[in-house]
Amino acid sequence: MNTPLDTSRDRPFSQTLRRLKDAGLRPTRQRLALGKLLFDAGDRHVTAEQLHAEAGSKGIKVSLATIYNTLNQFTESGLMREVVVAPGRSYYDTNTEDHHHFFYEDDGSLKDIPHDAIALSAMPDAPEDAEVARVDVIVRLCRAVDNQSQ
Amino acid sequence: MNTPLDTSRDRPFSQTLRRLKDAGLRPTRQRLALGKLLFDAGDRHVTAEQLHAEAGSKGIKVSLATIYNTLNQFTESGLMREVVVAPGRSYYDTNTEDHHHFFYEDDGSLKDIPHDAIALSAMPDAPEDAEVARVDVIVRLCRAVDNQSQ
DNA sequence: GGGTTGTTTGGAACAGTTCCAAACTATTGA
DNA sequence: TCAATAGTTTGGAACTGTTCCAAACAACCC
Repeated sequence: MNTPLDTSRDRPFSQTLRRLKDAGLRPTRQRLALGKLLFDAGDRHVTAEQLHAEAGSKGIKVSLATIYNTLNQFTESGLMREVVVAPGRSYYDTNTEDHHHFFYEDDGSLKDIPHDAIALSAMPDAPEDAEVARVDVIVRLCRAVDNQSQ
Repeated sequence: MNTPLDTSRDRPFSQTLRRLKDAGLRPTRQRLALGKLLFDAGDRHVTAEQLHAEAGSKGIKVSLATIYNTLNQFTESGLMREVVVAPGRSYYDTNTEDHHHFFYEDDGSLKDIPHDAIALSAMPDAPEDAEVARVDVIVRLCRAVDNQSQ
């Protein structure tokens, strides 16, 4: 009952399906399920372990190795981005636009900084024979202990 | 033959000795040697493995565990700073001033960005109940492939 | 359907870091 | 100067996060 071009009432997986196809990745059960978790809920920041736990808790059976494979493939094909904020674990971000991050040191969570809320006024020249691949700004936050002092 | 207050011709270790004392760390053979490597050569960025190799190649016998202990203690007492740029390894920086970094993705090396070469014009408000602990800017560089195109 | 190729999987392997208990060393005070 | 004490170092085991591997499996194409 859908016209062929109707995208307004996609079946559950078609958004992810499209992304996978465009990226040249086979739409397997695992990739579809993980893609749905990742892309259907707005901007997300996950570690491999977190995603694995989340999938498990929703009854999706995926091995940890596949989680790593998938996150890396998604990143390589530009569907996600890696964010380096803490030693010892990698975060993956579903927002691939040019943007920066708040990092809560207390609980290890990440939050996008609205694009227009930050700007670099002076940019250093890249040294000779090198070019800027990307600029990352990380604003590290800690829980305010006391709002009254000062 | 030195006057007690003469600091102009320090013995080899006295600069590091002073730092250790001020930080409340016992000036052991290992800490003095590592401190000398780290602080006598201007601003440095090292990983534990690198420092271990460097010490080894200079005939300083220190275990890797001690390298880690020392870098962590130096960092806790404000003598150094940790810089997070790549997943899987920690860099330690002898420059504790407020500054940012170039990171060469090709060879994993770090370089300070001159303090006045970069500036954040707009700073996002920290969310309620959190405060900014630090802002890190990392300019990721890759080797320019070709200077002629464009 | 059947062959081909790409994917998933559990477990082993790895890298970087921390932990541990025993040996050692700087410091302190008598 | 020496002994007692408290802090430090050490090798190796343990741990964490990630990658590798070969076998089983699933998607794709004709």
